[in-house]
Amino acid sequence: MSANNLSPIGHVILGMLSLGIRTGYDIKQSVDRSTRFFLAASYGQIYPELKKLEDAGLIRGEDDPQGGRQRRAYDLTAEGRAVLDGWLADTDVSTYELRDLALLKLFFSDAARPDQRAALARAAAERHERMLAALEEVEAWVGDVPDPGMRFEVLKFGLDCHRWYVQRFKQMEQDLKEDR
Amino acid sequence: MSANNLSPIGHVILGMLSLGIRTGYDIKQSVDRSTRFFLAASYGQIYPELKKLEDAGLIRGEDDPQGGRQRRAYDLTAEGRAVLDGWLADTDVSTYELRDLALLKLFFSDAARPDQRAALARAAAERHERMLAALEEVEAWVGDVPDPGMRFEVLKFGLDCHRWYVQRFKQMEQDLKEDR
DNA sequence: ACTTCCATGTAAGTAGTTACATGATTGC
DNA sequence: GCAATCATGTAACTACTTACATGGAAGT
Repeated sequence: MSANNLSPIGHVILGMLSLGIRTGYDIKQSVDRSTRFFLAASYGQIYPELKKLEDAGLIRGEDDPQGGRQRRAYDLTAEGRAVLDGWLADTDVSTYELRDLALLKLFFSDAARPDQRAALARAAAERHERMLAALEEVEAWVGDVPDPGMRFEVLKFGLDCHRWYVQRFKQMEQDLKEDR
Repeated sequence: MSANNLSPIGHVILGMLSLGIRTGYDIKQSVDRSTRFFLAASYGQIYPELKKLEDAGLIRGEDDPQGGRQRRAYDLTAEGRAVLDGWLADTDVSTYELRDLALLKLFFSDAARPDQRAALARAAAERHERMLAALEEVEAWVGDVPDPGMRFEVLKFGLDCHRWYVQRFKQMEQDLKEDR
């Protein structure tokens, strides 16, 4: 039981259901406002995964149309809850994967002109300013939620992280402007 | 010309060739010591991409066996150099994609016991200590290279970044230990 | 002799994105 | 009436990983 061969998306779904989010559509909305900053998910992953989890008995779905509009709402089963708890109790957090075109370009930018290098660092700083703005929108939006708990802790982590990136890329920009 | 529909891996290859690295094997070695921290690449991507780039005329390959051991060495063509320069001159650095299981678990960990939450933050801090150690190895190894330029700047950025992560995850661990 | 490293490549599988199709409801 | 939103789903594609096959060279 609870052999953890579930994909990250599977765990996202279990987690979202544990927060009371019940449909594929709502899961996608929530992901786009929260986990996408550290784990994205598309409809093409979510809907097939919901079926898979139901087949595995980790979630239970029932048709729940709103008027004539079709809708399927899901709930965690006891097994699903156990799998989620087991996953959270496991401190294996080795997966940290980054794909960053700014660092890649900067890495190879000895071949570019000095002003181009500084422009890349500047563009990277602006990128994180935009991410910061997106997170600050979430922050304002979250103000209402009663006791956001760990979700809020992770949001604060994200805000601090992107603030660090902005400051560090700006520093790099200055450094690149100074020497030659 | 230089319509930039090249994959990130294509640009990694052009960049590595611009640094004087000439074979698929050496590209893989270099990637594993450098860009993998912000852009990974496997043999299954590198070798087919080398063929694609040669067909497109951006690189030129020649058989260059060492003794009886087969080997194919590549060089940038003028077009390849132009594509690389154009890519570096373009300040579009919008791609920043993160997959982080630590933040994902922490996000959903209201469902877990307080000590488990702190353990997750601790495990994340340790993860970045390991990454830091890996980067410090690279740093020692790079000491020899004459004027490592932007490669060194990006390495320093990575060191600072993971130091920040270690400190911030430790702070989170303490915060989680304190309240309740 | 054995192991590690140099070196190239591919097949099969998994993961993920994008774009589309469909249709009801709500708000202007 | 029209646009936006709610809602589900899939097909086609692209990307990526893993594991394997092959074999020479170098070091111990």
